[in-house]
Amino acid sequence: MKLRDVPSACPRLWRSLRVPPAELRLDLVLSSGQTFRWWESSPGAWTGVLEGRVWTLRQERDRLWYTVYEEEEEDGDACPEKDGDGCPTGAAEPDSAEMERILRDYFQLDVGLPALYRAWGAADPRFRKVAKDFPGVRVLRQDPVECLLSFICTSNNHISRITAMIERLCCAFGRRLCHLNARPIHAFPSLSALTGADAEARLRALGFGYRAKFVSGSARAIAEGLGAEGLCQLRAAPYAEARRVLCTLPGVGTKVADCVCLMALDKAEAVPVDTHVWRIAQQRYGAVLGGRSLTPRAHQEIGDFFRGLWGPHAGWAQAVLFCADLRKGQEPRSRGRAKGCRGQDSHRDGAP
DNA sequence: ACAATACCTCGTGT
DNA sequence: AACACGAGGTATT
Repeated sequence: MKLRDVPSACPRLWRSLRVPPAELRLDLVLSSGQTFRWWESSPGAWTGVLEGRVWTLRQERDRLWYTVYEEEEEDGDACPEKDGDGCPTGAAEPDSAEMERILRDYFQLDVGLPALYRAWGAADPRFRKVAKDFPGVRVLRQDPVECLLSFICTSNNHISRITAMIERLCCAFGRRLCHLNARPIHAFPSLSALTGADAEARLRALGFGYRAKFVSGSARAIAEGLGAEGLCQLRAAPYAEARRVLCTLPGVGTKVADCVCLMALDKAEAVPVDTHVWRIAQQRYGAVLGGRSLTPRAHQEIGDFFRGLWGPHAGWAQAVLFCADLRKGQEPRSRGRAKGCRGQDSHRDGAP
């Protein structure tokens, strides 16, 4: 199948919904390390997998455009009829009401961002200053299993490598959904795909290092315990309870648990504290918290500090600052965060 | 409770 | 060219 870049080429295959820019900045949200499965397939177009389907998204002024690719047959080289414009026909067009529901849920569009920005800015001048250049940064509502297993991979790691690892994970263990410009696109693996006896060894072969045991171990623990549904039901549990349960899983500590709570389990108050946030808390906010290292107590105190500052959506506010910091570190070539911080400049184009 | 260390790999930087 | 360093942490002393 061919990648779709712009609605004008095949208007019939695209739909849109009204989303003001202040509510969403697609590029910032999809490239800021919340999720590792979207790539900029061509300038302004973002392609990825959501709810078992392959999508391309594009934002233009007040509209979010989307198109969903049809699933391919197993072996047939999927060559549907073409109409006069060379656009595929025949394939059932996706139910746009359902597609729109999925997008609204994923981007949590019912949460009004401008009002939150105003409140955070009123409480925190530093936020106001930084956020001015980064509107539209929101927290995604991700699949809990994908979010959990993905963030287990983030420990002692950097984004470019995490992205590559997740890609290999999906390629090796995930169901193939279709080809886009000859490139196979895979779903995120199901729990059961990762519970085989050889899963750990295979993950190691894929370069997961010591995380191989954590990923396979947590997949197994969930499969044999809560189940994917049980994990999802933690959305209805209190933050502390969800966090406690997550921390029992191998490879899941306070940081990863908070990431999952925030990005998959509806805990808007969860503030994932990493070395990065810790540094910001100390330098920028002059907070005197914890000791000289990131102990569990320090995690708690720093989280409480930001919750006290920003309120019940503290995790969302932190996502804005994190995103801003990530971008700031990329633009000036001169100094600052010089290391491997070019983050997700994964220019994975369509065809080789 | 806190501090120190090992843990896999793979970019970078000397 | 070989080698050290450390990166969105976690588990174990």
